[in-house]
Amino acid sequence: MIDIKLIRDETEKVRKAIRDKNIACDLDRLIAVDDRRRAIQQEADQLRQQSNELSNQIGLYKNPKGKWYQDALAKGTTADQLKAEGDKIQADSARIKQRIKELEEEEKTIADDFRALMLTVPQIPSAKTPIGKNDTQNVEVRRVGEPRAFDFEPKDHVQLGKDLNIIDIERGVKLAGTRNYLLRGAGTMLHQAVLRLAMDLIIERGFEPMTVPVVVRDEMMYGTGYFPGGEEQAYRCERDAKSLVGTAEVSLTAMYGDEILDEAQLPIRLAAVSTCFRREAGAAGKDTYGIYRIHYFEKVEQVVLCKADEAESEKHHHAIIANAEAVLQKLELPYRVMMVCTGDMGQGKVEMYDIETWMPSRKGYGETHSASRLGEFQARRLNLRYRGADKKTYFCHTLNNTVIASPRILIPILEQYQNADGSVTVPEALRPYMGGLSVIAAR
RNA sequence: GGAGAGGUGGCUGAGUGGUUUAAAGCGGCGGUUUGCUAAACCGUUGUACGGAUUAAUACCCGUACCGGGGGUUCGAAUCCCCCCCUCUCCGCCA
Repeated sequence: MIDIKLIRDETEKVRKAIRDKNIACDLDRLIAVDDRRRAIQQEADQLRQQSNELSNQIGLYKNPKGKWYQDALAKGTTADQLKAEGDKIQADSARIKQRIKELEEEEKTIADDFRALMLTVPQIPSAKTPIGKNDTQNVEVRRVGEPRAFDFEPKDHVQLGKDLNIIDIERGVKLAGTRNYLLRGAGTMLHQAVLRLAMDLIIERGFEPMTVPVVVRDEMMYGTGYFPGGEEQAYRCERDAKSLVGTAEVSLTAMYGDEILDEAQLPIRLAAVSTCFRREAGAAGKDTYGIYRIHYFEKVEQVVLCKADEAESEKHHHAIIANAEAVLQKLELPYRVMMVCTGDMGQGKVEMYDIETWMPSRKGYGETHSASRLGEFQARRLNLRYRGADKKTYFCHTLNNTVIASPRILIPILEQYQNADGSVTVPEALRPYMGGLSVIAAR
């Protein structure tokens, strides 16, 4: 959500953002609804003021315990006279109350419209963000490491996983349907090792390790911007009005919602490993092979809540990207950093980078990380604020990025580290987490 | 899942229908005093929206807010209904 004042004052900028991001949002209607909303509020507030004044007067005439009433009696006014006067004012009051009631009814429907429309307004992308329709127009920022040249015919991760008996897709599908899998033995160890490596690195870099709920109230899904729009992508628990999160970002970002933090507490840097659940509705037929696009996975996520300051926010953005790159460098995996264009970045983002890791079987880079800077978009929805040194309240800026997501990251690891004999060398950085195991071989 | 007790400002806590703004204390902020600190004393105190006026998100005016939503009433923190949450006991359970 962005500031309605900004929408009114800088309408053209917002209009451009809607176009560039290709988002369905009726600004003219929003502004018309807001006009009406303001008019109603003004009239209703005035009438409420009158009504409050009349009520206080009636109170004087009708409250025998009151001092004013006692004084009036002492001056010789009779109880009947007081009652008659009170009744007269009450009649006036009734007329005003009737009009207030009408206004309140309209206020309610207009407020609902207003809220619904506000939720569709996009965040304005940064000036640096390339304008484009979809991911083909994302811009490469840098490339690190060289894809390996094989002197034998390499297998893909599905074949490796099967031959080494560490990934069992068939039984995963038997248990839970398409896009499910089992990891076993060294596969599970590798998966856990990667998560531990990422967690240790992010803790070392000053992030607080967290354990957070993965089933959250719908409110948090709206607050972080996944709803409205992403309902089909989430597993929803209808009976409880809750949803399974697709990322720990939701819980980490929303945890301070409805609070006013102290500026001195900021930045707050949090990291959590959690299971992520995604329905992948609308992705039918896309990336169906292997464990690239699946219904559940584990992810270490980093979240930063900072001051409402563009420069500071940008600094943290670069830092969380560097954190993710550090993990890939430890794993010695080749990757590239992409700046995501307007059409691919999503409603709430100010700026967004994806990191794509080289995956031999795809003969290309596949997305493994996504780093977003959202300005106050989520904070407004979550009512997540802080008190500045000047004692005023501001909405925080929020950022998030993957540290590592597994088993997707196992695709490049298995494929890049495979040997001619069908075994897979364990990356140096993971060996301490695997009891020193250096090679995964068929048994 | 069953029974009961609760939810009041940054915090503690009073307040069961009406005397302008929710008592009081703590904390915070400002000040006086002071070699410095502390103590004492005085003053001050939230959020959101709107209006008026602006250099201003300062000052002023109004409205709403006592977990959330509805209702009763001329008038609700207070009475009624629904929901959420917390605590206690019981049951179940990793």
